[in-house]
Amino acid sequence: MDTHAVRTFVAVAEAGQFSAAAAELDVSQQAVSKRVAALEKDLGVALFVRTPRGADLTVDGQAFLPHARDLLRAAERAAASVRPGGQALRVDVISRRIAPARLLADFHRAHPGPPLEVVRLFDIRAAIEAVRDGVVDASFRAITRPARQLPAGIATVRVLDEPVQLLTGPAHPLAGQGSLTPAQLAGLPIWMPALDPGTEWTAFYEDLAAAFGLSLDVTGPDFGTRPLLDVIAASPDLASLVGEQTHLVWPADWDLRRIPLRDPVPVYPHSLIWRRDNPHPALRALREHLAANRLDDTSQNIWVPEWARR
Amino acid sequence: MDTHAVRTFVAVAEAGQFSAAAAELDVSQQAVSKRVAALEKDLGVALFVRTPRGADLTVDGQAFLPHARDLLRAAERAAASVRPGGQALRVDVISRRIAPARLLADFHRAHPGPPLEVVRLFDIRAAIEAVRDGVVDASFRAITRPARQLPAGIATVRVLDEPVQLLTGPAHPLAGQGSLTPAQLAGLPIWMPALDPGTEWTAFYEDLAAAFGLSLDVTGPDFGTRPLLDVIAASPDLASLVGEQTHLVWPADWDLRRIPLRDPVPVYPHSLIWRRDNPHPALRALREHLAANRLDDTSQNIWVPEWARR
DNA sequence: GCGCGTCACAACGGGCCGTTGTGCCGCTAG
DNA sequence: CTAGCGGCACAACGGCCCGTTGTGACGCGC
Repeated sequence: MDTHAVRTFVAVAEAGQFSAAAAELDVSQQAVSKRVAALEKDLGVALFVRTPRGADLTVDGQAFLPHARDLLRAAERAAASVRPGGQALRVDVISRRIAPARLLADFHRAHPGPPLEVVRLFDIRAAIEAVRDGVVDASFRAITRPARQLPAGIATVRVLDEPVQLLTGPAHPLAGQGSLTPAQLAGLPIWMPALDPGTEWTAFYEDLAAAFGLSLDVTGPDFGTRPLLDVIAASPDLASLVGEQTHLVWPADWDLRRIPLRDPVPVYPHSLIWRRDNPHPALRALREHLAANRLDDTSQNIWVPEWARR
Repeated sequence: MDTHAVRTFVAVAEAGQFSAAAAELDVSQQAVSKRVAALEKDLGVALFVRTPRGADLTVDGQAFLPHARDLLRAAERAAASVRPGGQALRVDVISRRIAPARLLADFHRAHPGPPLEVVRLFDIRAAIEAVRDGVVDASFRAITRPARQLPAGIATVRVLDEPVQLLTGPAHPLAGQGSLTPAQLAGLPIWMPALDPGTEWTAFYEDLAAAFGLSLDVTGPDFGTRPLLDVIAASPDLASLVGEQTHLVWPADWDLRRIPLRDPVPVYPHSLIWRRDNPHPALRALREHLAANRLDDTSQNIWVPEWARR
């Protein structure tokens, strides 16, 4: 089934006859006849009853018609999604399961109008280039360099400080703790196999480990979150670190624990990055939405890497 | 853009490399390469960055992917809508803008699960044949013959008595009336150009006209409701008849009037028709929904054609 | 440096697609 | 009754697109 045939079918259904549809589509009547015949053969049912005055939809044709229109709309949306200068707002996030993705989902609920396209770039460097080049409209990242080292015209604002938590299985010695200080984790093996070297998030966790003497273990390939959770759940000594808002699901009997850290609270500093001269209306709406919905607990004693201190 | 290319794109995106996708689709790697290249050319953007270890989605590719999946789902639904023995419930109605269509919309809201397909057949005769042959699962029609003349195995139940109203423009002599009796309409020109001869709804209006001495005018071709409303709105003497629940919209300044009829209330008797041995679960649900939601005012003095009296 | 795995380019054959030409059918006017 | 007309389908033909096989370029790892 291809969109040509479906478009032809819709044209015939609307025109009520093959030849008028052919004129509208600027092909011969015979071509329309063949396209429709091919579609009917493909679907295995007759879509029209041919009459001396045109063509009427069969019951199957009537049932198919709205779905055919859906299909064409979907094709149009798909094409529009990559059309240069498209109206969708493209935003880069580190991961679809962590806090910025939630902020975006909130924003989309609050402003359902403009289409939103969420993409993933490799790291802060790629994100800044993409924003500069207009490939994406905005990016949620942790900024590792001072503002003066950013390309001209690029603006950033810290939008969310997300607390980091310890993730353990039930057999881990710290599993029963209601909360912990980062200092209590000194020497503890922390397994984070998904850390790509050179990225800003790896820099964050490396700095965190260095500041509090954690033993960061990045060995092993990244097979995704599910195998990671599997290992953590079963291990009596391995633990991991996750953002407080990171969306994780696991079978109930794995019994994983998320333990908050306090005094200080290590927070991952998410910033929004955008180009000042980007006129996209939804970008302004996004910035206003984020500004209006900031809910950091500034009373807390927090820790961020040295590069994120002002 | 055809579904083959889109399906290939999704396969490559999921597999992460062209050759694996080729194996999965059971075509050569070169064919996959060409399909993707053609799609990229068609869209005007690169969807993948080719690497020595496979292919990574570009930002455009990431944006396109969910729309591509939508497109394939739409294609699948479209194909399923005409698959013999499909799970959708097919129901015939006289018109999409009158009462039974509303009943169906209510039912669909109450039972969003099973897909519903609304089709239009010509008249009660075609509807009974379609129900008998399994082409549709049910039909909303006025039954013009006694039950014993129906084919064996066909069941019917009266589900809605819909009052008929007078429709006039503001200049019509009766425009100011709050309600009227059918007898008051005697001799009045009633224009209903959409009445196809031989159909059960034409029989209804002809019987109504004969019973109360209306002057039914069916001249002129049917150009649709909009031109009809246009003429009625501007005419100082033409009026028309419409079902109480018929969905009509017109520009505010046309100022059309819908005038209820009383003593007796002429009602159009909608029945549901189905085949007793049709095992479709949604058909049972529909019948139960209709039985539970009957709201006829039996206290009223109603009029129906002779063939609809029990 | 060599082998391996990746994807792209080239050449070829078949089939599908659209075109023109033609036939059949039902309606309608004379 | 017949001729004309408007509607769609079938047939033949040419071009092009599609998929295949064969080959090359490129990066990585042993």
